[in-house]
Amino acid sequence: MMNPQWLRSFVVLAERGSFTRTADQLGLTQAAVSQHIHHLEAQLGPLLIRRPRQVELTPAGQALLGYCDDMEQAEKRLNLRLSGADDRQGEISLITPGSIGLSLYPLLLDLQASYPGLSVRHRFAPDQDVLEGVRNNHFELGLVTLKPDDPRLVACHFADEPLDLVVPATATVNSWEDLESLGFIDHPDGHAMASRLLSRVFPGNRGIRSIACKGFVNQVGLILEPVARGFGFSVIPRYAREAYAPGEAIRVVEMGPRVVDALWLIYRAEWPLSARARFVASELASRLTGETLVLV
Amino acid sequence: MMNPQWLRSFVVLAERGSFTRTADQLGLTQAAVSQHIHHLEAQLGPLLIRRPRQVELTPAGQALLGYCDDMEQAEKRLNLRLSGADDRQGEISLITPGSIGLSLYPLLLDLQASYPGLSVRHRFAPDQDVLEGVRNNHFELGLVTLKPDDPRLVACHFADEPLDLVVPATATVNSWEDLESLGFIDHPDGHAMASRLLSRVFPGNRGIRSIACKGFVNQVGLILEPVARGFGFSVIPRYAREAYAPGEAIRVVEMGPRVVDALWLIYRAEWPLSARARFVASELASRLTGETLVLV
DNA sequence: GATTCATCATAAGAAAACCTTATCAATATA
DNA sequence: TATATTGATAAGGTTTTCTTATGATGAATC
Repeated sequence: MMNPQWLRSFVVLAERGSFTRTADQLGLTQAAVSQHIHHLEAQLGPLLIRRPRQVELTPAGQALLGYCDDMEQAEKRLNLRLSGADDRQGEISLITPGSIGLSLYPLLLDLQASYPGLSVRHRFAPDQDVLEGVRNNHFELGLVTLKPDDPRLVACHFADEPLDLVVPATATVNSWEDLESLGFIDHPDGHAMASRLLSRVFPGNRGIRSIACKGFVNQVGLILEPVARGFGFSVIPRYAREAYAPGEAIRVVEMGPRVVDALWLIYRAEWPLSARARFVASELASRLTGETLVLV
Repeated sequence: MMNPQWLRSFVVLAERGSFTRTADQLGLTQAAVSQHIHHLEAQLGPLLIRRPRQVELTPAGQALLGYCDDMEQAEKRLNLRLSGADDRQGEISLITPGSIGLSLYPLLLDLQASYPGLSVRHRFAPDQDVLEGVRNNHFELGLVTLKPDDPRLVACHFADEPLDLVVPATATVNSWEDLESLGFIDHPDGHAMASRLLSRVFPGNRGIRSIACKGFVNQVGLILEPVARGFGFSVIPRYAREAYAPGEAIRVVEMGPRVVDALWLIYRAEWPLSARARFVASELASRLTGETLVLV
């Protein structure tokens, strides 16, 4: 087992050619340097020829010098990885619900165009899978709509996600009965969102389950097409609507109190968030909401 | 400065997931392993999360594991280089006089064809340059015609190089005067070789300098052409002649005592000759002379 | 809920490793 | 020949690493 101090002595000795000068440079005594080389030669055979003017490396000495260089390079790579000094390079792993994920998608593409060293692994999943993915260390960053109470996770307020009731442009909606006549266009988060918004707009209503389901699409970006064609209404996040609105054939119903979903950015609490993840999370928040993200 | 024993404990711990099992495997106590990890974390920050069933690596822990793998690979490369286990791979550096160099050239090409991992750096030079080249560690192997008396060099008898007096096929040579009538075709080692052979065949002759020089070629392989054309005679090593004899237009004069130059293989005495150099030197000797090379 | 077991952290002391000081041998220089 | 320089080596002081013993915590079992 080669002691790092021995190797350091060897490298400086190879460079300066004298035990005495090596000892001076390292702040040790000549005897210590002599012992270091003795230990190395005991393990590896003759490493240098002692000459009156300067030591000369044997081929084995040259091989060891090459090894020391390999070690130095490996250590530099390690330090770079640990320091996160370069926060615009490396992999970003992110897992989000589909609604906000769609809104972030073009922003992530813009970031990648600006910083080619970044590589983004982004997955759409419901809240539960987001929690698991971050907890199991498969993704460094996650977004959820409910703040988790888990000591292993940090949760920072990322953005507010207002919900919109969208109906066909030609529809008139003033009562619960109007919605029943239209019918509901569902999506994976459809029921949850509709329940939250409609219980505020129409208190005491019969529930979203009493409205006929006129369609289901598992991609939030495609849900506005059936609405525009008059097949029914839906409830989706405003960011999703703004990102993919087809144009004039839909309308947003502004009735009753505002309903806003808070979005929480989560990551593992037991170790520091990487510098690149910090950078990207901040950029996304500020490009989405214009506000500054406050990380723990 | 990271102690190699700390890193070893870390690698085994990452693999087995438990301090106690790691200690068992390494033949240490659990307390020692705990201290090793403590030292590493003091320098690098949290490397693992202690769980009741198994430790979990942080990203920093994973980075360190990558570094340990780099170290292991570097060490393997070093050991391979030091052991010379693979003696059919790597560079062969050889410096020889032109005459024997030409004989060896096709043999070296054959070896390279058989062992593509070998790379041959071969230079032709007079004896004095051969000695310098080996002594200065620019070439690992050298061939000389005079055994050196230098404690830094090992000299092994490599081969005997008989000298041939070659004349045009139509020439009649029985006396010194016949040689004077022909004239001498010279080459870089021409005078030395001619002196040695002719002082034996014609004792008391007037010396090679009394014979008109009819030509000079600094490549031994080309010297037989002017001889074949009848321009003069020359003295060259038999191996060179055999390697490049053009055919019927020259003749070897067999007169008087045999003159044989001994060839010495030299290399540096202060460290072991590399395994590949041993292998190649043995192959060359046996392919050239049919005899087994005896290395010190 | 109480008890037992397994596991890791930590304190203290023993053992090992590393360093310094002092001396000697070899070589080069004046 | 005398002196200076340099590296090796012995002996002892200092630091690091290891072991032994103990305590804290969490999980499993009764």
